[in-house]
Amino acid sequence: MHRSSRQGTNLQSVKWQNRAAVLETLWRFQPLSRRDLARRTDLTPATLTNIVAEFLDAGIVQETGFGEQRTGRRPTMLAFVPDCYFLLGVNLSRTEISIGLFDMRLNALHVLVHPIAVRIGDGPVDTLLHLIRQAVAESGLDWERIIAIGISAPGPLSGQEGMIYAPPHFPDWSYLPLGPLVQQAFNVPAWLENDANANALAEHWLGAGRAFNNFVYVENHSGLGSGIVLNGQLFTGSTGVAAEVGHTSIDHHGPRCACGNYGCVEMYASGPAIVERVRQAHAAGRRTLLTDWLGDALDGLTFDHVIDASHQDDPLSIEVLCEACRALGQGLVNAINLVDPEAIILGHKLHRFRDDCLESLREVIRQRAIPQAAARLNIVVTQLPEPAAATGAACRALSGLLQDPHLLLERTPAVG
Amino acid sequence: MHRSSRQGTNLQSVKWQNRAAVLETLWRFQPLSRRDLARRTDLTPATLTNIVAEFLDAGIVQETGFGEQRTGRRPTMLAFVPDCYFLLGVNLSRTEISIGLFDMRLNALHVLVHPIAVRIGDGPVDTLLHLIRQAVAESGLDWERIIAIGISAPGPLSGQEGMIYAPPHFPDWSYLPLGPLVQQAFNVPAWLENDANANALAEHWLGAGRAFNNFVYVENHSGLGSGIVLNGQLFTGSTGVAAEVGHTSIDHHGPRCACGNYGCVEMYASGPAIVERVRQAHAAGRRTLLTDWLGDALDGLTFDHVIDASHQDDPLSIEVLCEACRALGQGLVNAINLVDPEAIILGHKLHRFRDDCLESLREVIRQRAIPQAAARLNIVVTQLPEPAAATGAACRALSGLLQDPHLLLERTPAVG
DNA sequence: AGTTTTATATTACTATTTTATCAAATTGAT
DNA sequence: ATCAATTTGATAAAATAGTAATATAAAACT
Repeated sequence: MHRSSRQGTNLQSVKWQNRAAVLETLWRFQPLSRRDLARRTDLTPATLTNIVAEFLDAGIVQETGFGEQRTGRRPTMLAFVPDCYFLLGVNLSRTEISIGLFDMRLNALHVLVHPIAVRIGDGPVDTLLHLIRQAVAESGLDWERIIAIGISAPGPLSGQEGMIYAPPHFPDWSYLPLGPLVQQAFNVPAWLENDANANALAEHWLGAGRAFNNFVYVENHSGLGSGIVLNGQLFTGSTGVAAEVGHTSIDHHGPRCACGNYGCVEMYASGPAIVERVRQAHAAGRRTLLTDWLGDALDGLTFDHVIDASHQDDPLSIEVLCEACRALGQGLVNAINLVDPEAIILGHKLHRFRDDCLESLREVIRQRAIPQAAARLNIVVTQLPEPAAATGAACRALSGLLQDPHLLLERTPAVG
Repeated sequence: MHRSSRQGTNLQSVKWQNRAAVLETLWRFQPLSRRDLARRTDLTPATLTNIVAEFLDAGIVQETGFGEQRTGRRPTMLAFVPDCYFLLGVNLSRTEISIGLFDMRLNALHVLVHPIAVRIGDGPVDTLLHLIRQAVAESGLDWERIIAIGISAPGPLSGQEGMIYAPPHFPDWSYLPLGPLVQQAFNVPAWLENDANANALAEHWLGAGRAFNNFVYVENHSGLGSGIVLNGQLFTGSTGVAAEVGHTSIDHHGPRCACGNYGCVEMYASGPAIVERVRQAHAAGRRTLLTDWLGDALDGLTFDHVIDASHQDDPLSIEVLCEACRALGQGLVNAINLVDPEAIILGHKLHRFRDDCLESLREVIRQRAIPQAAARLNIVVTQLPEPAAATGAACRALSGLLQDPHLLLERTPAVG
């Protein structure tokens, strides 16, 4: 009601906050003993005996044996029961729909990939629901055991409303309340999230961000996406569009971007921008290995070709990618000076860049970011397992679950 | 110990969190009834009866009469006892030390201003302690009733350690643990904060930010300072230097800034930058009203002169200030696309800008920020009462107090 | 075998919020 | 005037969740 006032804490919220804290800690650092959990959450051992007993009763946590101990009684280690429930991760990309079934540890059990252009049934939602049903059927899992669904898609969208707004090039996905639609269709809680945000979250849970609670994630996949994690939580801003590093400007007199801004990082560092730079240089007479592969017209040149060529020591490709990295680095410098994160995580496709290209990104940050912020900054590369996109989506579902542990503990059977 | 793990909530923290929430809510929205407070904090009326009784007992809150009510029993309104305790706000600027004594509603009772260059005693700390003592003596207040001290200073500094690092041009203030020194000297809790951050907080408590929990504050006073408030809290980042809008770049090929970055907003929009632009234009033959005031050499031209001239419709001054506003606007666009705030608050000296200059800032934001973020964005001007700088510092002290209410409720008498 | 150390379980307890109920105060209709 | 309705605020018993103290278990070391 009064959003601007500060909320108090009642006993119920204490209970659920503590269960959420314990679950999250266990997930991220398992196996842990009760004692470990008590230390990490700042709760007492007695409280942890109680809370853990609830989790054991609910069958979501198990004792996995004994830990090492220099002296004294050996701790009983605890871990999630990986297959107590299963998570569905759905990623909508510009080219395909990927659906993954995951256990509670985010291990992929089954993956289904379908071209986004190929429709099944009446509309995009029908297609999606059909594919989800198909994926679950193929996996052989009982719907009863699927506890949450995460959906990631390129923006713009509203995670809170679960609504896709107006994705470029996909008019029939416009203004669809995808979250509620999926949730109602399967009677399973569902969350919709920006794809880069979902991946940022995945880095936090099981990738390069495990050690950090405050970081900026960027990926250069289809467009330049990014996400910010603050205090271990996705930071989405007041209207849900925060963290658009790709649409910060590094040159206010630069070319106009589709977003309305001028000189966006995306204009210099995204895949299409990189391809365009190579084409321009080639048209201006620069020689490149890429002509050996694609002919003199560079037919069908892609971002991947440029990355591949750079690994074959093609000077033009290396030069263009380094320049893109410097542009991205400059965008990150601005983000660092505003957000002062513990780490920068470089996501998909950046992980395939040559080291010397990434080094020029690091160099820009070292030289240009505020020294106090740059000094302790970690710049690391993604460590997400495949299928990365669906994992990110499933991770959003996991995050939703662990933040609302009654979804796990006080579960009423679902209806497929 | 394990900073990366999520903290649990114990019952003690519930108690103090709730008291903090109630105090903060009451401070910001007083007068409120117990019922109002219950609604706003999401606690039960019974709990509020109890908590308010504690505050009444401690003498920090009082009943101020009855509120209006359509029907039913009239609510008893509650408010802070303004003079139950007093706060000290100390601002160190590049030119002077201002010390203000404030009541709990941040009304200024007494203000003392002293040139920073004039020393009293051995060193800068001696001078400061002497001036604080003097200010309190002049105010006639008993040291016993001074409950907290806030100190604001230009960065770089560490609020957590209460340490000033290396302020440009003030070598003898370097690496002074000013917070602890002042706290020990007077046995009163003291907090050190970046001046722009303190002012951002003040806007949140009693200025243009009262209605917002997420905003970016910028001021163009001595340098281009800024602060970010997220979820009603000052956001300081992982090393404490977050929110440096002035040191984000709008042109990666721009001139080098002292901070190491290139093309910082500060290089285009700060007072010195504006003065320099006017000088350059004048040297290039542009006519300006300023020569009427300062002679043809523009001796002693200041930022204030330029602002004054703009109000006298001097075309050059207007042009330069508008250009500065566009540069600042571009920096804010980047901040908006990263942070997605509810509001931008324009602080000191910007409040003296001509409307058409600020309008060009607004225009840049409207045209360039991500539409979804820009649509609901409020761009407002500071509403801090004078003495603004000392008020900001006092506000930091107030914020520290209300976040740790046992400083108010379980107070042991101080020793001057 | 006995001591020390560490982990976990148990029990009784404490602090705080909460539920339920009641009293007080006001409006307005009858 | 009286009564019903409405809202605020007070009170006391109840519920809840975490906690301190203590006991027990299990291992290492001497």
